[in-house]
Amino acid sequence: MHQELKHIDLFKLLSDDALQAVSHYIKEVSYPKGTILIRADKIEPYFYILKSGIARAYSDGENQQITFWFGESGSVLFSFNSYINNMPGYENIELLEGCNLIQIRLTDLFYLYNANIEIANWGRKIAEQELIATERRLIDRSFKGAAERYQEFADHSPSLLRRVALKHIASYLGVTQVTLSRIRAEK
Amino acid sequence: MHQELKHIDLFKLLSDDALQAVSHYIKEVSYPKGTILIRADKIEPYFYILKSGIARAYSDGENQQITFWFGESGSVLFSFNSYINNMPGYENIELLEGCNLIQIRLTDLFYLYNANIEIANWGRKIAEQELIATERRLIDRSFKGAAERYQEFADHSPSLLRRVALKHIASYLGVTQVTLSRIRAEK
DNA sequence: TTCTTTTTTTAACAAATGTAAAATGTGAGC
DNA sequence: GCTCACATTTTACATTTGTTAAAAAAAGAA
Repeated sequence: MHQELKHIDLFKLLSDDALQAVSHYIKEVSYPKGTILIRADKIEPYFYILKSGIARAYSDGENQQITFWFGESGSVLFSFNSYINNMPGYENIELLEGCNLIQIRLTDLFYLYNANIEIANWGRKIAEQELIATERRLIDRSFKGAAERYQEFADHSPSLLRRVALKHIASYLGVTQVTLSRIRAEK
Repeated sequence: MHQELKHIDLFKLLSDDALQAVSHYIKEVSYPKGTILIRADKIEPYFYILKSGIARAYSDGENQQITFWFGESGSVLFSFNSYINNMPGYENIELLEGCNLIQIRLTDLFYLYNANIEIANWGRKIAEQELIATERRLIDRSFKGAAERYQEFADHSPSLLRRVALKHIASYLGVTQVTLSRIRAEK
């Protein structure tokens, strides 16, 4: 198990010692396409790292569902509010393909954060990378038109474009599916 | 200095010992209204905590400036890309009022992260809180109309509404100043 | 295949927001 | 008070995007 973890980018940031410490607490799991891994109305006890497959996070509104995040191999999956505030969250996470995942219990992760300074800083960096990516997307919503956001998504994530339903990509880009269709038809 | 830090919310998360360790590396500084504290095109060597006054972070586009963040007393100010990737960033931070700030050199902060596990976890929590707030704003852009976003801003941050120019608030909410004027005129 | 369901596209119209320019308001300093 | 610079609002019009409904296309299941 320990050796296998080294193939995952996220774990390459950790030394052998830290990786050894983490490896005692993790478990590998697989779930089929369509599984709702994280539910918005629950305190979710697990943190996951995606080994293979893709997933999306979405929030439910009155008459729509907004996809605001996609995960690919190497991404971390967790309920923000469970993880950060120990409260039910606002996001659901659905597996869009059959996935292999590394699972770790949040209580164990927090134990590791408080026991091993290298792991604490590793957790810090994970949050920081997500933060910078999220802030960039927020800024792009103001600077760039929908057509440009689509083009960049297509250029930057061709694999997601192929594998994910366009309706999910539309809401990820902040437009309706009709608008996305129009954008795609233009070029 | 050590005693005084306890009055800042962020530092209440730290034990006396950790606070003592931090206090060796910090300095208090004041700058007048209009100061550009962080510049997008530079690697900025400092991390700040705002004691009093307000600030905004913005990015420059071809023919517009997007304000994407406001800081009030207790907020942390830093260049994301300097802090996280040691590269020039995309954001400028301007002081909108005269401000008192706690200043810490990034190299010292990183030293503390690697020397004191409590401080490492404190840094982790700072990033996580920013992340959850930023992601919520991104989701709100899809779920809520501009009028509703304005109303919530007004309800949640009446102090900013009073003190910040509306043109900055408009771009923070993701609309033009004309649209914001229309929204304000309606009610 | 054939049938059924879901996804994607297209169309017509409505609503929201953007752009540009002018008018008005506000505050600092003389 | 007056003037200047800047912020905000208003107006008219253009453009984008949303909404609804239906058709076409694609994907799954029997």
